[in-house]
Amino acid sequence: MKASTSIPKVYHKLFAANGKQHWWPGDSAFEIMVGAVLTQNTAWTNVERAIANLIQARALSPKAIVKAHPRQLGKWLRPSGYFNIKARRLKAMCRWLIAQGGLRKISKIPTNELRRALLGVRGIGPETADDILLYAFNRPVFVIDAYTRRIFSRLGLIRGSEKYESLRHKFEMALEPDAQMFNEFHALIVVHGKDICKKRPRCQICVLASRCPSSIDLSRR
DNA sequence: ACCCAGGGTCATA
DNA sequence: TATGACCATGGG
Repeated sequence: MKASTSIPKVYHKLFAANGKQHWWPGDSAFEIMVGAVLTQNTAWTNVERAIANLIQARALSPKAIVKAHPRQLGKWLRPSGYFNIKARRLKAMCRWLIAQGGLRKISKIPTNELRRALLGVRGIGPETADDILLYAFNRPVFVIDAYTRRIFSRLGLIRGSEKYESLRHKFEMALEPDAQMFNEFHALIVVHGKDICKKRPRCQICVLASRCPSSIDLSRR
């Protein structure tokens, strides 16, 4: 299929169709960081419950999470799935955060250096690191997720099997480095991505409609 | 009863 | 370098 669109055009179309998304849900940078770990391969509704448990237990702070017993932390995280692994990941992230001198200090670290530091924390991979950079620290970093691959490979703009860094570079080169815009774009991609079925290359219904029925048509203009 | 969700790590070839 | 198993709950 021929690409009759482009990365910036997709953004403008998604924004025109869906408007502002008001992301990331979370009242503080730290809550956003916690959410970024908890939402790994997990529906956000489940993450909200886990975060609500932490808040109710007054445990939504680096110190409280570091001090919590793994069993207790796992109990609070249970609704978000993978609770044993995520308990360890949150502890690792909080230990790192405290060792760095807290959010105030961390927020002054240059983006590339901060990215490398985040990737050094056990349980923080490329996407989680970029979620944190973009949504918690307002850095102009483009987040690549499964929906990004799905949507843009269907549009013929990427293959979809590229490595994470390769795709991130491609998107960042195609756009102005505007954190607010990257924020909206990724949010729109996730919201729109939910309307697109996962079946490859296309399910029968999508073939007949020449696109996924419940999604807007991003392929033309 | 399946499939999927706002991934990452580790072992294996 | 590139797949596959594993982690685990909750909604459709």
